[in-house]
Amino acid sequence: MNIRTLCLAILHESDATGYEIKKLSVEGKYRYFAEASFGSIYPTLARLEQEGLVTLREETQPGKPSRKIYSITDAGRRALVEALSEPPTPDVFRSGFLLVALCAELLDRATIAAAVEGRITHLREEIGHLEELLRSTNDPTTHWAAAYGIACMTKSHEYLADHRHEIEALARDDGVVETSPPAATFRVAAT
Amino acid sequence: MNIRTLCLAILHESDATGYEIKKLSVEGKYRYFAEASFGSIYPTLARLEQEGLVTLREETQPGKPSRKIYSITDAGRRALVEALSEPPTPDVFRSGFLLVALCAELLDRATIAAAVEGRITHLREEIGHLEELLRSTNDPTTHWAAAYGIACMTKSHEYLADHRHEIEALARDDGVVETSPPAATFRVAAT
DNA sequence: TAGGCCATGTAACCGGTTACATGATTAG
DNA sequence: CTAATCATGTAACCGGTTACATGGCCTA
Repeated sequence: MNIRTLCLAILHESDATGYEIKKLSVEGKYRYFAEASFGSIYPTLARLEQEGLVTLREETQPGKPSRKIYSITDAGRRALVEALSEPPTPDVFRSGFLLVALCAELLDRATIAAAVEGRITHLREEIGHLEELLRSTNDPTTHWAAAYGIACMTKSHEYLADHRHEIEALARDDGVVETSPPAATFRVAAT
Repeated sequence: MNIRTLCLAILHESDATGYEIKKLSVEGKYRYFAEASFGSIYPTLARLEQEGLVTLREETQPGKPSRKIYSITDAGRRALVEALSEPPTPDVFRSGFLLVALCAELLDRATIAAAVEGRITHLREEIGHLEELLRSTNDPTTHWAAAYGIACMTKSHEYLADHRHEIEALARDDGVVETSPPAATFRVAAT
């Protein structure tokens, strides 16, 4: 998914500034399509305007930088439909965590546990966001997409919680020494 | 995940040529980390060799182009561990399908149904590949990763199959005209 | 008063893809 | 006889990120 289509899709839902589009594509409900930065959004918006796919009105607000509010045009809506009509590129899943898991024998248990922990936290946050989205929207398509995401991520979270001990047990085992309590036992008795 | 780490991870498992690495990263079990092309793999391998992280032996086989078989070195293994030890970048999920779903009101039912169909087929294939991988490997980390993938994708598949009618029902409804047969009925009678 | 938020934009850079170049072998 | 597979590599290109430039307002 390129920035172009992303911008059109967002503007199809409602008018927005470049700044708002960036927020939506990083934190908002459009973050599953392409992660855009200012350096890509602003030039894209400018090109879209040249091509007549969007229009803009400038709003000068006293004491604040003026904002350019973009709106999609009919031509833009047509271009969006065209882009969405060709078979979507297969969904992409790229996991840094999974590579850590695959190389578990190379790493110590703490590193793996940290990676698992990070992934679990991330999933929990993501599910939280989607549940919030579900509560706050009336749009049926958003509702459907959010529910789908929640179902998948909940399963992922559940599986990880249930099976994390297995992958953690496969760590490079040179930390075994730590399982047998050191002199501490005696020290406790001594204090 | 960059091509560099990907190459090291693959070579950590076994020696390979650039050609083989490409296959593994596109079709094989390493396809969830980075999709690499020849244009990125060959230069990466050359650089890795210069840096002493891998070594290569050349094998001239009669009637076939000679192959350069790469092996990871101790330094390479250390570099890999280092790369894997820093907290993994959060998993990325990018869905062309989900954007189609979000924009369902813009599209006709057939387009959405095709997108759903494509996604279901893709999930089924993916699950099939992972099940095959599960059967054919003894490596416990591969086993764990494959089982995790199967669990997530099965849930995704199941949810889609159960709820596809909902999103398909949200399509732009101007295709209804097509349900009433056109003049063709008369033409058939005339012939 | 430091840092974060709003708001827009440019320029350098970079990781990666696409297309090209080459060529023998084998399967359909 | 064509297409795919094996096998390596280069050069042009491109989409996108990072860093830079600017600046006022608001909150901790």
